[in-house]
Amino acid sequence: MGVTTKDLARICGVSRATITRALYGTGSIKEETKRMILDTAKELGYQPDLMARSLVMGKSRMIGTVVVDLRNQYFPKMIDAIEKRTKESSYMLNISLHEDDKEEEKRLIRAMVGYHADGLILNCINKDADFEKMLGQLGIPYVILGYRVFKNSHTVGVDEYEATYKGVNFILEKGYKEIIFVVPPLYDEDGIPNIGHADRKRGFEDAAGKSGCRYTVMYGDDYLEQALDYMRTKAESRPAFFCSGDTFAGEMINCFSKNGYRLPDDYGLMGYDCVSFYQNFSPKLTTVDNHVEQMGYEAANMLIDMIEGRDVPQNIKIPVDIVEGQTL
Amino acid sequence: MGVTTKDLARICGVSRATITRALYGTGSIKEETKRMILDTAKELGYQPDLMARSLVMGKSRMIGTVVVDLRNQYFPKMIDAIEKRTKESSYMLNISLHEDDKEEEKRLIRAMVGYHADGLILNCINKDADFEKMLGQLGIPYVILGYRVFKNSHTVGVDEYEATYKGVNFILEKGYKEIIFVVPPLYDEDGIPNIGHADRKRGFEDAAGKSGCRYTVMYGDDYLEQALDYMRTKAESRPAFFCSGDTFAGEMINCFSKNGYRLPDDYGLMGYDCVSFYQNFSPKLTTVDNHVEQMGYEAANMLIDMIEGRDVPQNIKIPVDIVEGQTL
DNA sequence: TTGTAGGCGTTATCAG
DNA sequence: CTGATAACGCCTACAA
Repeated sequence: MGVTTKDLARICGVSRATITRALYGTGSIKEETKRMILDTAKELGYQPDLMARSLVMGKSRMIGTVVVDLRNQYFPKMIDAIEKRTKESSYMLNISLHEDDKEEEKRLIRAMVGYHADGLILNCINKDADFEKMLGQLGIPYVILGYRVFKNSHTVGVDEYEATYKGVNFILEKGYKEIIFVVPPLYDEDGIPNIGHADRKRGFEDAAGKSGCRYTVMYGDDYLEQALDYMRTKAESRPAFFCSGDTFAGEMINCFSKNGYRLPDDYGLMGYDCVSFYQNFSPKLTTVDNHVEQMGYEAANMLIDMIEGRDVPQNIKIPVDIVEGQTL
Repeated sequence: MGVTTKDLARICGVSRATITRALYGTGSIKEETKRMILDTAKELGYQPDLMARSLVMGKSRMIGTVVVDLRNQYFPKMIDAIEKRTKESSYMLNISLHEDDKEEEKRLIRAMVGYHADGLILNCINKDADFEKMLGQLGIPYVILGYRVFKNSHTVGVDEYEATYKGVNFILEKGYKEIIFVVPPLYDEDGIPNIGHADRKRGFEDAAGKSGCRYTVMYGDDYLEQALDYMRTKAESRPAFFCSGDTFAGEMINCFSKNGYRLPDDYGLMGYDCVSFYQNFSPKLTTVDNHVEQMGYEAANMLIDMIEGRDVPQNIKIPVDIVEGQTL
């Protein structure tokens, strides 16, 4: 690859050890030779081979992150924040995408270890014991994003239960007497529960049940039809729909508006995720802000602490906030 | 770091060379010892050290990409596509973000080279001759995204000129008699022109000028006020606004709707970029689809061809399309 | 079929 | 202050 210390040594007429001393100020060296070496290094455009360095140091100052994809704003926002934190400590961030493929996720994690990543930030879709064991054997620290998948892993996430609990109470305070919670399927194709949405649902049911209001939960891909049907045949008062994701909420606005239902006169709507997009659009969506940037930042922070040998809590919960828009 | 070939050699009672032969099928080896070695390798969870391998091979099967950030959907979409292509040839993609910081961009590029990236995909903000020289000295191939910054670099982009030209004609066909082109500043703070937007503007002016319609260009951060002012005092007919970016178009819809202007009865609107978001929302935005996924895919494809020593064209232009929505 | 030796570019240790 | 020498984990001759 380009110029090496060996080349420099030959050209400057000194040993490789002296070159190192000049470049990194370790040990003592004559000011004159140092200057000479630095000058020629600069002139020849010497760039250290970070791989070779990592090989001998056992550290790479590289942090790996493996997430599903960048399709909606969730991970892009989070990664921007992770990036900010890693940059502060001059780590390089290596992002890769598993595209919802479990084997690919494992491959990527192994590759990251193979490239000597000092630590990993993961959005893992594998949830079985084998995978947990694999993580444990990695030999480097890792932080899981979102919610607690494994008891013994470090996690940064939001308290989904509390979040929906809060959300329901916010809706009730606005005077609504019936609430429909809209969630995607609670189980993946392979029957493993989607912990996040399941927690949200529990929070919803507990809060709604406790209040004595009328409530129901709506699952499935045809939720738009279900929701329309609800409006036409089941609603007793002006209902509020609480969508477990801003994207669903966006689709509902669209669909309902086409069917002549006006917001917030005919129904109320609350989202979840606070995807910036819907915040710039009118009507501005009332939603649960789960502070993805903060999550990313804290995850990176936690990981760096672990890499550098500092004590960290095992779990960090990011508190959520309700962002009031014009849809309730 | 975990188990090495050295460990395996010791445990299996053979030399390191034999281990390599067993693992990668080079040279001949007794079936029995091979099986034995593979079994213990699996049992002990041997993972090759990719850095060490890269060091000796001079190739890393890693492609680096340096882009500004992941804030809007432009780069996330493109990166998803890049990722798809790199995965097809089993390269690992290393994404990093320069956050609009010129020095950081250089640092990251150097770091990628330091990590033995086999090639780079860049969204570069540095545009001076020094930077071009630096790129030339990298020793690895690279592809620039967007538009042709440097004559001698390989580029994948869209023909911005033709795109706006097409856009204008589309607007005219809809019967509009006056068109306002809305662009961000054409020069960066340091006085270097933003080539993409400049090309778009030229395309706009040429097409509009040729048609003999009434037209003007609107710059600056206060474009919303300028646009409102135009509506109130200057418009002679129902004008069409052609925004050099869907985001601007989104903001215009919002602002105009608050001021009582209805779409498309009071004005027409055309965007640029085809950010999916606006495509799911109503009114669906009529916009120029510059096919960012295709751009990403082609860029990765071109780079891989270069890495693997195949001939490639120096420039690839992705054709644009007009996506008809409900705003014209 | 297998083992030995050398090198990739770096850093660390120990002599000189 | 400086120079050998060894090591990190891997691969590729070449020799046995």
